[in-house]
Amino acid sequence: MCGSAEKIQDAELEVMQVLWDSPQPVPLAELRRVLGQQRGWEDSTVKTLLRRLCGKGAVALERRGMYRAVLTRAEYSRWSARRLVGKLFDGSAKQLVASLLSDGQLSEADIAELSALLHGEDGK
Amino acid sequence: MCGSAEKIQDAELEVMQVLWDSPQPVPLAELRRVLGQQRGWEDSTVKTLLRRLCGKGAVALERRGMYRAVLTRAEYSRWSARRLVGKLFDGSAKQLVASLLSDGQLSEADIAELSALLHGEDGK
DNA sequence: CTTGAAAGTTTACTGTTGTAGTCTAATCAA
DNA sequence: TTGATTAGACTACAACAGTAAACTTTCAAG
Repeated sequence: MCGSAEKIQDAELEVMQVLWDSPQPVPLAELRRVLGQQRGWEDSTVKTLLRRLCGKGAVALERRGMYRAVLTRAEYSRWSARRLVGKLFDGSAKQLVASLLSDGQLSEADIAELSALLHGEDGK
Repeated sequence: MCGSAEKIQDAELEVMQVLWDSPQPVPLAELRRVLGQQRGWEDSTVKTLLRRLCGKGAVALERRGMYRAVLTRAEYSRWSARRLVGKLFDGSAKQLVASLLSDGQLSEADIAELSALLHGEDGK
């Protein structure tokens, strides 16, 4: 069903990040506190974003005042990576990796670890 | 100066793709033809998008009726990859690659080629 | 020159996103 | 039971994005 994965907007993503940073459902008060501090958002802004995210099925109201991420960071990240590859790397993830590499985004240590992953060590 | 890289919207990106697909400046008539066919856009839509892209400095009017991409696909792709990494992979390109891998986005052949790249063969 | 087509410019309209006020319903303490 | 606090729902509004019509300028052909 998640095929329809509605796009998460920038502001909404900020809310998801907070939810993702906690293994437990997060109380509204906490969201308000963190986002108010980090982004200077008013109470109603946070509530509006939560409402929109619930509408998109990315967040669920666990119980009164407790919100939980339905869409996981891993899912969304994977989906975003695929979309980027499709849009800008001609559908080739390899090209994306090559770009990261030539852009100096991978340190020597990263390369070493990735080499291991690419070979034996099952990446999952 | 391109530091201010204004964000390219989805519709605008379609236009860029056509420009990127040609090494030469592209005549408006051609853009209209391709985008009219691919997206069903009216003449004025294409013109509006071109104007907005010119405003963002991503496209230039080479001469009457001839448009040229100023922002290159490589530049924009690189920038987008960095942004994705920053937003969803904790700033670690390595994590993005690991995600692609565990998501099965890299074929055996891709992995072989990347291994070569990661080692000796300069990725540029 | 005049005119007509193509290019360029202005204006427009709807839906979405960022941000937030307000009103109502639920809850908790006294 | 009532009053205060908090959560949820509804409304708002400007900026931007997607889409396009209408108007104006330019240029080449006749």
